[in-house]
Amino acid sequence: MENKETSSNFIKTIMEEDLRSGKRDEIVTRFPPEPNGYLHIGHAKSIFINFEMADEFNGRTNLRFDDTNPLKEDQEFVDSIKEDVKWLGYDWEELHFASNYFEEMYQRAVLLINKGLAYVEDLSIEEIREYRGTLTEPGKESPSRSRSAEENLALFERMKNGEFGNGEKVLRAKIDMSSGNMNMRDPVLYRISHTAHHNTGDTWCIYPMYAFAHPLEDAIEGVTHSLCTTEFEEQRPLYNWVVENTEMETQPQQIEFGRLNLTNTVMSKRKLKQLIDENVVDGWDDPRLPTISGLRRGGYTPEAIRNFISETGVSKGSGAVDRRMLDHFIREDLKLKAPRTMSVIRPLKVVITNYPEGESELLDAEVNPEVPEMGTRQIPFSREIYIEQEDFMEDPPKKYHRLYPGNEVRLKHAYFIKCEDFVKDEDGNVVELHCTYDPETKSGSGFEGRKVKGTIHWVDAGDSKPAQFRLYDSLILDAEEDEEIDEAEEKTFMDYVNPASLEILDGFVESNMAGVKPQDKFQFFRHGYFNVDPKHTTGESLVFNRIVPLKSSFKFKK
RNA sequence: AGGGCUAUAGCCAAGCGGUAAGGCAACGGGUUUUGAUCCCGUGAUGCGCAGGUUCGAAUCCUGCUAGCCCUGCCA
Repeated sequence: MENKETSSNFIKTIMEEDLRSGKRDEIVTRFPPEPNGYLHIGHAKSIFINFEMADEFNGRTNLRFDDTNPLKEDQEFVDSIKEDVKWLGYDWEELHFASNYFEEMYQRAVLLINKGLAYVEDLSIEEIREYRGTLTEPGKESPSRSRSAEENLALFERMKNGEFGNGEKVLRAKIDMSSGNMNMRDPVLYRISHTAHHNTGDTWCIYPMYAFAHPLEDAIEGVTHSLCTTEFEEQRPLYNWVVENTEMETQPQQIEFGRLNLTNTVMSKRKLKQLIDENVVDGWDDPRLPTISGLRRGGYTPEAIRNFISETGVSKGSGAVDRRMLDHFIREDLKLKAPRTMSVIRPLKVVITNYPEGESELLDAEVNPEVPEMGTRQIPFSREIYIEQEDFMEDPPKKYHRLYPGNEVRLKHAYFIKCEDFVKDEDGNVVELHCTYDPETKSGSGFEGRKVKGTIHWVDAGDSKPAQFRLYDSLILDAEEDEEIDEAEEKTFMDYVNPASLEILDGFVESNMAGVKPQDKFQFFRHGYFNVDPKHTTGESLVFNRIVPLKSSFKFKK
């Protein structure tokens, strides 16, 4: 597990070659989130790649907060991000804040001005946009472009000293207004923002833009391979321009990989926020969300997430991975870890008419048949039990291996029972079953007299514990997935939210579940994997989240 | 006068001139006191399309086509 090699990918190939050729003598990466929101599984991919690739070559990885925009950033997010990275199982070598480099960045900007490669812009935001041109037409040069270095220096200093209001001036790189790459049309390097910063307070009123700051941050830290997603691909020439012209000693190399997309969910911050703001979900940690906190609360494990990302690969492609692949990895991880136990989610009372009234017995049950070392537990059995409503049908289809009038099944860990009769209420719903049991068929007795087609789960009616079950399903319906709009009908992703993405039911668990703790994980027999919800579980009430159902090849024929 | 990137099975993905890995899904079959797990088996005469180079091409060349990204004082 620890030293499991990641499979071949293009980034690894580049690193190997860089080491082999002597271009680099170590691998240094960084995970550079902006502390302006919660992490999601897409970030987990970036975390995974940065840490695992460096680890592969005995390199190191820093956690660096890219906090260059005080308007959006907050301490709350630096805390949650650190927590999420640790939870995923990674330890950063060094912890940094881009904001700690503001002075150095300022000096590098001064250097560019002195070299005649940057100038203070007088144009308004609208004018800058106009002058920039379009995708198919070149831009035109600003009048400010010809200012002398001395004048630019003085102006830039006055910007820093707070002599101008927000938006009045900006520092621009002098590159090429006619470039086919929009990023090279004299990109803005510094803007004025009279805003307190979560880390630097009001020390600064000018803040560097990503395109200027990021390459400097990487170079300052000695990052060798600056890994980011493909939408930054076109920034690479600018990234290199900054590193070279600011005369940074180390020259990091930017490499872009394809974002992780998942079917049946949304990943963009805007959409996640909308779902939360409109109370479609329960907050950033709602188990239906692909946020790290949501996955965690929903019972996913770091191991499952890492294995999923690993198996999903690193490439420049931009497709969406089938959500069911994630499901596979959590099942695989929990298979040997989670104790088996029984719960009845939609209870149907069963009276075992030939079982003596007032008596009960304790039955031995293995905790995990695949892991004998996990031991056994004892479960109470008596005359009245609950079974699952869907495990009885008055008029069943072919190959229905459960209870129906006259049919016999095994109660897991207990006896064979045979359905003799059933009771309906005035609405025609089956509300109670009358069955008989065969004492000779006790579980573990080695009884071979006759076979039975099905085994169903149950809990004792008198000696069990009430519990709430939250059954989650895809947040977004199949057809449209993450599509922005269905143009013709003007639909947005909100129109494809699954109305049945959460079903809350009250049932029962084995009485021995009394001591469970938040985040404990179990496999409820024949239902799936569940964890104890950390948000709604109290001393009084037990709430279980369904992490993922068991696979099933059962299909009603009829 | 646009620029950049990507195309290998339903999905993800390896492959780097020597004759198409792997995972998910799906579908068969076996085992099973979970319709689970586990085990076994099934999928491209084919790598977006069309040409070309070569003894040999998913890999190299040319030309198309499709998809994604780029005109924030966001990152």
